[in-house]
Amino acid sequence: MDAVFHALASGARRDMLARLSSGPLTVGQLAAPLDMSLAAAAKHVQVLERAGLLQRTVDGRRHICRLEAAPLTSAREWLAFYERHWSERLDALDTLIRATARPKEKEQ
Amino acid sequence: MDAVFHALASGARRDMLARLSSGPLTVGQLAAPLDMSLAAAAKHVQVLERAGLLQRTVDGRRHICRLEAAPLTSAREWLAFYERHWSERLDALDTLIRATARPKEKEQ
DNA sequence: GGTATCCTCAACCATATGGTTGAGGATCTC
DNA sequence: GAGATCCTCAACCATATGGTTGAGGATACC
Repeated sequence: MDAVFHALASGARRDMLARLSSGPLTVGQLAAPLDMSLAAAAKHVQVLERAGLLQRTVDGRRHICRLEAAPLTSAREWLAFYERHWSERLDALDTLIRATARPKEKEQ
Repeated sequence: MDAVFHALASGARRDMLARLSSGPLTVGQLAAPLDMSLAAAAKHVQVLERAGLLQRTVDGRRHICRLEAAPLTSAREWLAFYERHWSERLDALDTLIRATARPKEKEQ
């Protein structure tokens, strides 16, 4: 989980994942639009790979990368859980506001 | 977005958010169960605060912290988008497998 | 007023991170 | 075989991160 969130905490890496969602790309293709050296981009690919978000297959001298979205599920579930708590809390607040507002309406 | 994912990329900070989902806590209460100094835990609180995931109000000498789950929404939406791509891709693969499997059944 | 409590702040340290460059292995192309 | 291409690796550097300790400000308590 640490690894997944850490991998996502970089715009460059999220950009890579975004482009991979349209289909497999080589390391060079992933690196091209980024404003950094190939070696630096390759390190980002490694981070994604270690987080399980990217799978690599070697095809001759090219390394083909494809998105592996499975680890995103547990991350999304974690987020959804606390988001739910939050909206429940908002609902409770809403109920409270309505409950305290009603009597005042009667007073007026 | 960077800040949110970075804040979530630490077990200690996710633990803080988890306990905050049950209600407000002071910095001291957040720090207590963690195996580190108060000052170190207070730094984690700062990271959560800067990511907008935690709101602080000062009550005398105590600092009351409450969960602010709104930034989680955009993070979850980002994840859900790529998860969707992934399941669509799985569906496409499933369709492909069924399409190629049918003729073979006829051959047998 | 004196002391305990809660917390921040600053200084410091070790290590991790994110970038660079240069060298080179493996593969394709001619 | 020669050269270009794709990529990794190692070394290096600057800065960020995550922890520590010690000092101290503000507040609460007796």
